[in-house]
Amino acid sequence: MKKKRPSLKDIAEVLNVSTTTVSFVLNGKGKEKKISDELIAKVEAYLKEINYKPNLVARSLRTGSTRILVFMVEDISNHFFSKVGRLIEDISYKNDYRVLFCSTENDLKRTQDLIQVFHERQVDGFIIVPPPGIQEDIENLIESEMPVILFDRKIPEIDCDYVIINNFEGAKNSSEHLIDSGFKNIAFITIDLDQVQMHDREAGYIAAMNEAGLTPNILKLPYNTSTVGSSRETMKEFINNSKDLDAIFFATNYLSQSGLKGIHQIDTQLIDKLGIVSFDDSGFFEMYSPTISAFAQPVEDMAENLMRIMFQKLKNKGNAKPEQLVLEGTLVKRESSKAKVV
Amino acid sequence: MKKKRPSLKDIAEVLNVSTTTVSFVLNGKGKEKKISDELIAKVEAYLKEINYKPNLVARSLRTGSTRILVFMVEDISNHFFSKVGRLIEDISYKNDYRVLFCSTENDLKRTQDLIQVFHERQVDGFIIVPPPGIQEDIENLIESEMPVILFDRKIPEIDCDYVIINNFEGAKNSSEHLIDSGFKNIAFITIDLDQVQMHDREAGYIAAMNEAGLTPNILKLPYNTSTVGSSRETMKEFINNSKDLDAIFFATNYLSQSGLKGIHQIDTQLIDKLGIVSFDDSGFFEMYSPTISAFAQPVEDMAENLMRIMFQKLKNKGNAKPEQLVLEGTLVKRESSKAKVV
DNA sequence: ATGAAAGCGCTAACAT
DNA sequence: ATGTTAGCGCTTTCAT
Repeated sequence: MKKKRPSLKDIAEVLNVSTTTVSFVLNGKGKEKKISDELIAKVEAYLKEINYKPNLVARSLRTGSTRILVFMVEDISNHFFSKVGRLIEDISYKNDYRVLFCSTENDLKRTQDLIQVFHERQVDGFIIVPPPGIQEDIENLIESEMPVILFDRKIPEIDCDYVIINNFEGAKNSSEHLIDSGFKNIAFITIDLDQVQMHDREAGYIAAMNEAGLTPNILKLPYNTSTVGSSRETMKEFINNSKDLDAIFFATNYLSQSGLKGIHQIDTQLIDKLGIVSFDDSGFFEMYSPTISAFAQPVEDMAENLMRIMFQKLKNKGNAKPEQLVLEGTLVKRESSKAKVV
Repeated sequence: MKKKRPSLKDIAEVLNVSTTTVSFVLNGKGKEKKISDELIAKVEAYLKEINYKPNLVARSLRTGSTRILVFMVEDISNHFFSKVGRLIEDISYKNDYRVLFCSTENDLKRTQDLIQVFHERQVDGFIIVPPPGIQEDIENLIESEMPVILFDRKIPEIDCDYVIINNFEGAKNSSEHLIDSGFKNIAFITIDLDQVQMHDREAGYIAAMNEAGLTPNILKLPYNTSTVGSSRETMKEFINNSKDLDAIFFATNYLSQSGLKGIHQIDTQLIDKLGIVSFDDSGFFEMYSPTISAFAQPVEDMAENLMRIMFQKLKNKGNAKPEQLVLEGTLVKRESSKAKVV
């Protein structure tokens, strides 16, 4: 009744060969180890016959490698992260690595927990979008020789590998695009989060406004996942109170989505009077009416670089000095930022 | 330089105790195994001091259990699946299980591969939304005593545990709601997929239409993730050619999303003339303008039942006859299905 | 060309 | 109350 899964030893016994032989054949090292063709054939036939599945836990214990990578982002259902994730998965797959996805929700406790879980389970590397406060845990990870690459945002205090984009330029370009479309009272709606990428986006917006001789108008929402509704109310108030407001630049795609909902709630027609650009693209933006312009990050480029660095670290066993990449994104112009006909 | 992670043995040596003692303390069995309080304290202090992290790969090899569950759905970024996933994760966490999420994309090859990967890695159980053709692999899994629960859809040929909803009733209710709102020419847009849940939704729609003396009007799109664009063109043609069409009932939330985009492309105002209901809710629907009505599945209920059954199977080591649950959903009425003022 | 055997880090039955 | 030790299933060095 209890059909325990056959082990290498069981197979060796049945075939009257040693476990060594079976192991070599299993790992395709038969030729290399000069095992006779007929024996190889015999073993392979049997492995296939019983549909043998090696116990990878045992293999990992022995080899010290799980061939598992972890991709830990703020929210894997976010268009940007899932897109990069998918690309990373493909590249990993071709190199015989699997990748595990998880969402930190930008929550420190949760992230620490995830890092711990995967570290204990001996994964081979981490790609992490670091939430605030995670610095020490990241340092510990690196300390213990674990390959770690930061993504989307860096931690200035740590000198480690990262792949990010030029947030300042992206925000500046986006703002300038709205200005070029003739908008004058452009607001910037962002999150009150002490992280570099947010500061840079804000700075980019302010720079563009100043250069154009326009007055910045900024709303900083408290960062708190649990009160999405209340922050939308704040947005609505802000929009209502901003005199002559004619355009909004949102600092993230989820802010835009919440904002669009708020705009719709204020007045069904309001969206047609406002210029909108969002930082970070989203599948939603193409579908919305009007379609929403967005500053898109170079996902393929990011994924490729991330994996190039990762494989390098996996080989070099953690010497080599950190690679720190700052890539450029592209502004995708859609209906929402077109000049309004007066 | 190379700071190998300390093992239980290393710790035992440093403290001049046996590995057993350390192991017992580590696993909180100190009291139970009558280890003196002072020794327990001493060991615990040291474990904390060096920030010891046990090698869970070794533990799993020894115990035969990884305390990992896999939640394998069509697309984890889909609102419905991610919501259930999150609930499952919470419940698992409280019971000291971790859950790994992955997307099958309803692709047979990919799913087989994922099953194999996780099976080899000795996960403790699977919750699977089965893609077409996966029957045999599921049977093998169950055969090998792996706890498996089907979710969202069943495979009629296999007598195993599953948790699904009453698709027929859900589709019938949704259709009736449109009929009650005064719509007469209600189309049903679905996927041409030979799976029970799709057949049931179609049947529910047809039943409602027939009972109301209305004529069904069905569009079946080919199932093929790679040609989303072309299927939208088909939808647009269908909508244009359906004389006097005044409402659409979409069979899935992603069809709705694509459909809404198509409707927007045909004519910006068209959406205001059509009644819309979608099967499966989505965060998008609350945000769209107008907000979209949807037949929502009882996510909490599903998650709780899924985990109740899973834990039971984990304990019983696979005897017990299969539990087969069919739950009811709820129609969430929003703007899109309101009677149109003429 | 093939096999014996050590050992990865942990748990737990058994011994003392 | 604490220690000794046998494995879990696999890889790989060394021996033959």
